[in-house]
Amino acid sequence: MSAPRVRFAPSPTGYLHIGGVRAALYGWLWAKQKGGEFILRIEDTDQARNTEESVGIIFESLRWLGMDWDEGPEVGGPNAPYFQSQRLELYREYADKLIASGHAYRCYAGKEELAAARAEHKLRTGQDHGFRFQSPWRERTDGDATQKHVVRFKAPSKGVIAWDDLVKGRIEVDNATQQDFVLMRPNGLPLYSFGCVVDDLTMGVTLVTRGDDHMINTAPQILMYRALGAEPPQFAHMPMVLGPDGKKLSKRHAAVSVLEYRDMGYLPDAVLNYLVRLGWSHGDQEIFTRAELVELFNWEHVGSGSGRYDQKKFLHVSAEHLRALPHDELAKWVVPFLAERGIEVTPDDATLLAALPYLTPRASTLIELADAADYFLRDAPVFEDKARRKFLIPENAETLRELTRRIEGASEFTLEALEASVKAWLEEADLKMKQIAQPARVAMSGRTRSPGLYEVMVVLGRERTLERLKAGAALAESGVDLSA
RNA sequence: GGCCCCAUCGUCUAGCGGUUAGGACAUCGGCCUCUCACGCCGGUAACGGGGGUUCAAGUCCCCCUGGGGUCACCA
Repeated sequence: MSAPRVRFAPSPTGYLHIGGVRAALYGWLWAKQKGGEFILRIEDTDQARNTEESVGIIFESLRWLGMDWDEGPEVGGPNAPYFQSQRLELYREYADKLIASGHAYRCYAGKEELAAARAEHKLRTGQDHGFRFQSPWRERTDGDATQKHVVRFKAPSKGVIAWDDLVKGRIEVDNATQQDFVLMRPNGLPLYSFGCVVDDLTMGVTLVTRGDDHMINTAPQILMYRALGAEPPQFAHMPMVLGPDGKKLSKRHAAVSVLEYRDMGYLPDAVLNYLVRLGWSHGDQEIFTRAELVELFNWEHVGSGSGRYDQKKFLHVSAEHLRALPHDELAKWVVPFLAERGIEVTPDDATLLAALPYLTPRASTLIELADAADYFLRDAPVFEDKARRKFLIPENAETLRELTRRIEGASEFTLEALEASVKAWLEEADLKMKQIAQPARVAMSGRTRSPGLYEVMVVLGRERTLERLKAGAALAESGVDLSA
């Protein structure tokens, strides 16, 4: 098999859905692995729903995910243009071909006529669904092509259409279930299914990957390919991602837009990992780098059942990727999230870099990471009210002062030296670590939860550690009741 | 309702005729411990039901049940 040409054809209707991306992702991985091409095409033939802004969102989403396209908008390619709205001439041409060859016909039945037929169907059957329009124009050729009309495909009613789906196996659909679907609207815009076929055909697409909610479109499309005298591409219909309740994943279940995940502090590689692993497996391996995904992906291990979105697992995958990332790189990712909380630092900030090793085991997202880094990077910690009231109290003032003296007296400012110094004091004074840890922690971080005491000290450095301990002691002594 | 797809722990899954049915997340114990995490050790937990085929079925076939999708001049 020659190198695959895979396309992703989202429609610009708002945001890029994580489920749609997943289907595209498998195609992207496949193209990468096989040295093929990944083609981006914008399906903007629904004037009522498309917005220009959405097109930008698609680009931004894919770029953030690192899913680069070999052909498509902005990068160009031999099959330009890549917006359906700019390929109208082509659809017209192919529709005419089908009419000329007797595979399609002009139908002058208006919407009113259709609605009437539909109403009649409901009256007769008592059902809304299952309506199939029998156009009176099917066998007529006496219509006036200058008059308003749609182009309908003359669907066969006998026979079976079948294909070997890369994930579902052999699928057969009885032609008796087909109807004369519309190819072209009166305004000259094609319908999705037709535009899709014309584009895939003219662009030389060899593999179509999509959610299995599109499976219903495949048989009609194969019919169109055949009518056009062409061989259909391969199809891969992936099971969709469902919400935790088993329904189609939607906004009420979870964030569904790619950019939301960016904003929530996920790493793109983590998103890729989670999405791919949800429905595909490689033995017991759970965590994959991007390169591994490209190398290992195969269709055989794409599961055929739909998967449910699991936020907890996603967070776990995110955490794993956070921890696996070299700290200098990780720093680049956190900086924008720090800026969001008013902390302006550069990725080479020494304090940030020093803190990261102690922070990553405690964070699952970049937002959590930024939060955990907060007090290291401010001039003074922002005290949690409860923490301050519980631990920075008069009876802890002396403890903090003595701790300050011991830290000042440490031979070096290293984890070992600091620990030795504090241990010696505890022994002398017959104190337990428990008794001093929380007051010290709150004094230095403003919080009751942080990395180890000595770790915090080392990251802060001698000056700032002493400064904070002294300030904490003073605060404790003043015994100010903040709740008053 | 018609058509299409699907079915192993709560969730994602491994399994491709012979397994004490494995892993991960979650969950529950315990260890570690200056807090919170991380880490480590251990536990609970699954083949939807019924028929076949076979010496042998989670694995193959059929039916049922259940779930999902889709039935547009949307994509």
